[in-house]
Amino acid sequence: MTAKIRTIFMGTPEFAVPGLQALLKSPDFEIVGVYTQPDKPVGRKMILTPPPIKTAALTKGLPIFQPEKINAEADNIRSLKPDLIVVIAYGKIIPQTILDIPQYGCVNVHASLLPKYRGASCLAAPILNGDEESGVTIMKMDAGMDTGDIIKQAGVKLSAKETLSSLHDRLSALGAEILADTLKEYINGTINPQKQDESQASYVPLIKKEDGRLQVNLSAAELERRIRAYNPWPGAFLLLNNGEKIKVLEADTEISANTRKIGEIYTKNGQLALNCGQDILFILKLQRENRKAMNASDFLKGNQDILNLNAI
RNA sequence: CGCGGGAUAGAGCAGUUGGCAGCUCGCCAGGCCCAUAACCUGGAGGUCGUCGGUUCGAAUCCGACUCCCGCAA
Repeated sequence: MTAKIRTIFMGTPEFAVPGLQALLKSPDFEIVGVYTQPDKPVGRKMILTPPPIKTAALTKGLPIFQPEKINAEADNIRSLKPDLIVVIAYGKIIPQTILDIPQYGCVNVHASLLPKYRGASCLAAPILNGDEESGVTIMKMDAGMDTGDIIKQAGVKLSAKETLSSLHDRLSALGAEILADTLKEYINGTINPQKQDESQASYVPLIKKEDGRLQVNLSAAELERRIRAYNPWPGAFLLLNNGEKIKVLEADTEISANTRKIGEIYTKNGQLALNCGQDILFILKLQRENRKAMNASDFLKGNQDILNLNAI
C-alpha cells in the first residue's frame, strides 16, 4: 500500500467508538467522512444529545454527516471519493447504490459469530442461550441483513457472569483490535472472503422493553441468564402483586425442589430468595423504583415488607 | 420548561394537627452456648443535603439551590 486508504466511517453508538479510534490511529487509513445518526433528545431533561461517534469525531475535527435518510446521500458519498466504507452499528440499512460506490465496498463489524445471530440483539442472544462463546465478524456487506461474505472472525469465551454490558465492551474492543489489520489484509487480497453457511444462519429480533419482565414460571437458571443478558438495557425486573416493579441486577441460582408457591419471596439463610417455576433464584443486587441500586442484604434491612409480597 | 420520586447514625429505612431524633442491621464492650446469619445486657455514632424565610420552637411549613434516582426517549 502506498497511498492512504480513503475511508468513510459509519457508526453511531458507543460500541463503534473504539473501531473509529483504531482506524484513526492506523497510518494506513484516512477518514474522509463520518456518518452517524442525527442528534436525539435523550436523558431526564430530553436534552438534544449527539451520538458518541459524533462526539469522538468532533474532537478529531472530522467532517460529520447526520442525514435522516442515508438513501439520498449517494452523491455526497461519491464526492468524498472513498476507497472503502466501514460500518459499525450505524443504525440504518445501507442501500446497494451506496454499497457499490467504494472500490473495496463496504465492510461491517458485527458482534456475533455469523451466520449465528444475524440481526439486532446479537449481544444479548448468546447470553440468553447460555452459549459458551461469542465473537465478532468482519464481513463484506451485501444488501441482506448481516448476510455478507466473512472476512475474519474472532471469538471470546463467555464467563458465567457475562452481562450485556461486559460483552458489549469486550466485543467492541476486540472488533477494534483486529479491524485495521484485517482491512489491510482484505484490501491487499491476502484474505479471500468466504460465503456464510446459510444452513447455520439464525436471526435475533430487536429486544423490547417488555422482554425484561422476569416471568416467575420460568426456571431460575433461565431467569438468571435474562438478568445478565438485559443488564443494563432494557433491565430485568420483577412485577410484584402490589404493582411495583423491582429491577434485578444480579442473581444466583440454587437447585432445589420445595413446596413453596411460584413467585413467593422469602429469605433463606439470610438471602433474598424467589421461588421460580423451577429451583430458587437468589436476588443479590436490586433496585426499587426511584431508589438507588443496592445489595439485597442492605435492601432487607429497611424493606422487610417485601417478604409479604409475591412476584407475579 | 417531557412526567415523577428521593436526600434523616457506617448501611437500609421510619418519622406532618410543628414540641427532647427512631427502627432494623452493622460497629464497640461484656454475657450465654458443644454450636449458630442464634440469643441477652450495655455503649459509641446525626449541626435530619445546602442557603434563607415563617415561628417561642422546624426533620416537619414556605422559597431558592445542589446532588441522586424511576419513567419516558
